Amino acid sequence: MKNNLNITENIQICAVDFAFKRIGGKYKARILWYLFLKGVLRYGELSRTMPDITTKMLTQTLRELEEDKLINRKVYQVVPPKVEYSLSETGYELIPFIEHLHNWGKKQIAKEIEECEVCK
Amino acid sequence: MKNNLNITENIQICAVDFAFKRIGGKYKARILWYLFLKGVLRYGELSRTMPDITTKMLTQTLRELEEDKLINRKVYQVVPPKVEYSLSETGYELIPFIEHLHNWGKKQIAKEIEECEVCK
DNA sequence: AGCAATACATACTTTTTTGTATGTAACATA
DNA sequence: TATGTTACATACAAAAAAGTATGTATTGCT
Repeated sequence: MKNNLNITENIQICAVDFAFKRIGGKYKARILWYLFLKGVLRYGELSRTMPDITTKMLTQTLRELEEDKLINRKVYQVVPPKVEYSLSETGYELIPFIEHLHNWGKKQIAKEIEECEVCK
Repeated sequence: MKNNLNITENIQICAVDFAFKRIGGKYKARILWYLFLKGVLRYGELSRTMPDITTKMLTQTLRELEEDKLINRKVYQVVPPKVEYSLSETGYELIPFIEHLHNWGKKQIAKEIEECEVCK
C-alpha cells in the first residue's frame, strides 16, 4: 500500500520532469520563442533583442539549449566572428507549448489588471 | 537602433515570463499534473504519491499554487485535520500545456534510449 | 497519562542559479 | 600602431531555491 503507482504513471512523472529540466531555465523559453518569431538570429541580435540578459547568461543558456539539441548553432569562420542560432526540429516541437503558455499568460495578465483596484 | 522592439513584442515576452514564474518551480507542473490525473487529493495522498518531495517543499509549493489561484484548498474543521486539494479552473487551463510537455518528454526519452549505445 | 493520526511550521544549511566585472582573440581599417 | 567589431570566457559574489531536522496542535482511543 505504500507505493500504489504503476509503471505508466512513473513514466509520466519522469516525462514532465524531464521536459521541464530542458526548458526550465529563466530565459530558455523566451529564447526559443524569439528564435521562433524571428527565425535565424546572430548572437548579437539575440543579445540586443533581450537586453536584460547578460552575455554570460545568454551564452550559458544557448550552450545548454544546444546540448539538449533544441537549437542549431552555425559558426562562420570569419573575422569578426559570426555565429547564427536557429530552432532545431526538436526545439520547434516545443513551440505549441510555449505558445499555449504565452496565451495563458496574456490572459492572466489581463485578468489581473482587471482585478487591480489601483489600476482603475 | 538600439531597441527595435515594439509594444506587442514586449507584451509577448512578459507573458511567457509571467506564465513561467507561476509554474516554473521544481514540482509545480508535477503537482498540477497529478491533481489532473487523480482529481481531488488530500495532503497525505499527494505526499505519498510523490515521496521524493519533502513536506516542507510540498507545503511551500502548494501555498504558491494556491496564491496564484491554480489550485483550490478546502479545509475540513476536524481532528485529525483534513485538507483537500484540487485544480482550479485557471489551473486546469494549464493542463493542455503540461500534457504537451509530457508527450514531448516521453518522445525525447524514447529517442535518447534509442540512441544510447550502452542500452543496446 | 501516553500514543496515534494528519497537516503542517520553522530554523538552519546546502546547493543551484544568476549576476558583476573584466579579459581575450583575430583581423580590417584609419 | 591603435581602434573597432563580434562572440564569447572566466573568476568571483550574491541571491534564490531546495533540503534537513525537528517541533506543534488537536482530539479520540487505549
